[in-house]
Amino acid sequence: MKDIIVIVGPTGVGKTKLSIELAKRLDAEIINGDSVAIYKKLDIGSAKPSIEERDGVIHHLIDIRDVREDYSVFDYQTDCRQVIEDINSRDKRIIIVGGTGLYIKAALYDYKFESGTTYNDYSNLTNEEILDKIKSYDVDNLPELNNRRRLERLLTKLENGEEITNNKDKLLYPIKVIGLTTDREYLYERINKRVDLMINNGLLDEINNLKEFYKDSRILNSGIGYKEFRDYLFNNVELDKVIDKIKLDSRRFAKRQYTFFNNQFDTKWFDVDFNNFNNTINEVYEYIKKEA
RNA sequence: GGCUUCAUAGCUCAGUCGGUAGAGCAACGGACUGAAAAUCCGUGUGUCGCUGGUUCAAUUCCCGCUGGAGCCA
Repeated sequence: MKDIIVIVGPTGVGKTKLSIELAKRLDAEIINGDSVAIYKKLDIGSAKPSIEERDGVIHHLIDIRDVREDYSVFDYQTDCRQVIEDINSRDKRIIIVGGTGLYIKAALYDYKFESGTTYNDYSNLTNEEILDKIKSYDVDNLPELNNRRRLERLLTKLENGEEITNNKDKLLYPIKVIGLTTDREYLYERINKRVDLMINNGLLDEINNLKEFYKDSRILNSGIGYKEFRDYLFNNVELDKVIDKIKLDSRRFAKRQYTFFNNQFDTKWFDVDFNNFNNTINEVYEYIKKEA
């Protein structure tokens, strides 16, 4: 099996564009590695590539869920591995692109999940009490005391007898991780402009069409570019404030993505040439061919 | 022109009865195995506007200057 090309990087560096151009040169199919593009109707805010932009390249794991449905790492792991097998059986190359580090990592490394998510009710316990219970199980890598979400998750697994594994370094497929990057300040500028562009391209219409789903959609209340509109739709907050918040959240997200891709993957970084994107494509293409 | 007032971190500001300074936000670094565009942890980054004076010691008190705000002419 040839190396799976994994394209990562912060939001707004040009991952999508690169992936499509590379796919054409390598006769590859693309697997989306973005937790928001999974959902239908979340088009503009997720910067999902349009049909035209996809330019005939086959894309997998886009538009596979309704906004009222939940999706998780486990679902992605299952779906992604299945698609990998499928594409592989047809002898085509595989490119995974996206900014959701954990999804990509869980699919390609030997992360273990048992099927079916369970949520034990710990609402009557304080964080300290949960942490104490966890400690009685002798696990290393304890969550932070204030990280309620992870505390509950871990204790649930322990109490339900699920296996706690640490296979973060065990790869299941041959991969080559390409990271796109640029000067931090410039990236932030691009992100800000991109948010303005989304507004110009009709993000508001997209949001208004989704308004009725906010009350029972997890993704609309957690995805950047969507969650910020709650205040606009239901609390009369001005649009300008919402836009600024989206920019801020996006910038902070980009920073976290750097942390993840720098430390969780063996990433080969490429500085993007925005004046002549072809240079970047060529550079990455040569790198892939050289090591093939 | 006269009087009053302000000037401290990237921003908004607090503070030091004289011993070279914090808070929030931003920023930066990190963690990451079922919400991950989520959740959480850590870090103060500074000619205290400029100049001179008093003092063992001035960001703090005093003179002057510059810039902003307000009031009176």
